[in-house]
Amino acid sequence: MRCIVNGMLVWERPEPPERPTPAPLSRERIVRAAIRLADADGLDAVSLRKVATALEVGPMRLYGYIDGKQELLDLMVDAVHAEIRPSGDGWREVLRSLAEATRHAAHEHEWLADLLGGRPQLGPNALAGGEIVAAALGGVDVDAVMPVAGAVNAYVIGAVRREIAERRAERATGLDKKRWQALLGPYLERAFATGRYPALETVVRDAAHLNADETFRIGLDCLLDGIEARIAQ
Amino acid sequence: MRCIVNGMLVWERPEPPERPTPAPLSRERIVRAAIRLADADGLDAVSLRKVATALEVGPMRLYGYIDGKQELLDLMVDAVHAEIRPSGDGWREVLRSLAEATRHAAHEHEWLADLLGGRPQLGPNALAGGEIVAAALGGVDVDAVMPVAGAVNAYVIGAVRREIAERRAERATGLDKKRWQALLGPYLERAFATGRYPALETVVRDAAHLNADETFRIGLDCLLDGIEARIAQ
DNA sequence: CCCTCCTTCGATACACCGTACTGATCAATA
DNA sequence: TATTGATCAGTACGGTGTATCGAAGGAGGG
Repeated sequence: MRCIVNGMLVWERPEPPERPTPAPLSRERIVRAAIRLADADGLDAVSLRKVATALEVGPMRLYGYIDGKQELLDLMVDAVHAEIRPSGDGWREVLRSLAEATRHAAHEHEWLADLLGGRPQLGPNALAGGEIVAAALGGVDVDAVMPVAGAVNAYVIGAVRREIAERRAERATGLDKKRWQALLGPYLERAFATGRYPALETVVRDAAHLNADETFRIGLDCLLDGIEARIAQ
Repeated sequence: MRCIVNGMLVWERPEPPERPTPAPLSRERIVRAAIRLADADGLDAVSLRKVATALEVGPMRLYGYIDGKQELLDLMVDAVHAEIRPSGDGWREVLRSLAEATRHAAHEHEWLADLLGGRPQLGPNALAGGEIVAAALGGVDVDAVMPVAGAVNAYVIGAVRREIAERRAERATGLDKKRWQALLGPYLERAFATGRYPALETVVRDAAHLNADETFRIGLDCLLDGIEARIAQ
């Protein structure tokens, strides 16, 4: 029974089925693979199966490290939070830096826009960012810190989502900006032709079209101005 | 060939398969059914199949009215926009009303938070809302209208998403607020115990916990204050 | 030292999704 | 009336997240 199995000596007995060297796995490797997929082909391209395949592993292996797809998405977001390190002197600069850094991260990882604000951010990297902000706001009334930081965060979430949504819509039309305007233009033209949106029409026609950077900064400045006025009192 | 098919006289030939009275369909009926599903069980419960089943119709019937699931979602959002009619005297009141109405709509249709800001809103109801805002901002510099309205919109999107996300997280824990704090509390406790978030810790510990209404209003007021200052100049 | 039990793990399988395809049906035309 | 063309909707495909369960490996007792 030790040297003979099924009546075959070792020599004729086939080797065990060549266990394919269980690929070493870790939460970090999984998240990195998922982010790579999302960066390349968008969030829809992130499926547990594709991630597992990229790591040369069966789908269910992942469940040893994460408890479902949602947790993977949470980990992805927190991983990006590691790249968002607000800095600067004084609360205003720190908040502005937080906003710009978040926007920058979303430019590099467009899928972030789909996830921003979708769940409470409690990962270590998000908390670390919160710590920096809280420290920078140390000088102001303790009761004002949360609502103020929350307001900036809210603005950033919405502004980034809008911006990315618009960028994607442009890209979906044709690949250049000309096509987009060539398609949206006529649509709005027809909408305006109904005469139901006169004020909107004059705004769209007569207003200078600001680029995304300026638009983002103007809104942010307004918010920070308002916060400053409130905090100063 | 007229009265005899397959060698069977009418008398023995079965009736045609009792076409189940093709249910009358319309984009509106489809959207209403989808919204009903989403209100009841969240956005994940909205599938073309479930919508079709609710309307007693095959899944592919829907494709005569919409071009895919994304268009259905767009229609759902625009349908809710019909309930968001900003009103009031002066641009500030109109913008505040827009914000509150959007938030209110998201309270009644939580799934709206998942969609807000996800795509450009170009439906007739969204445009109608834009028209009201544009008209209310008629007095101010034309170049300022878009960035200002956009900033408020961005804030609302982010604030609403955050609020709904938090509400859902609470609900997911146990069904009451006690459970949520009982679970989040210890988690933050342990996080704080690492000593890596001292400033955050004092804020969370010492600050008064504002309710969602107040938090939303404070951020909105800050933003509107900042806008007012910028417009006045 | 061998056998058994228990735990751990991951492949299989399920229920469901969005929608491409295609066969059938109906209206209009020759 | 016969034929053609367009229109419609059911079937089926390729994919998803994950529950389930059988097999493999380690630990403990005889």
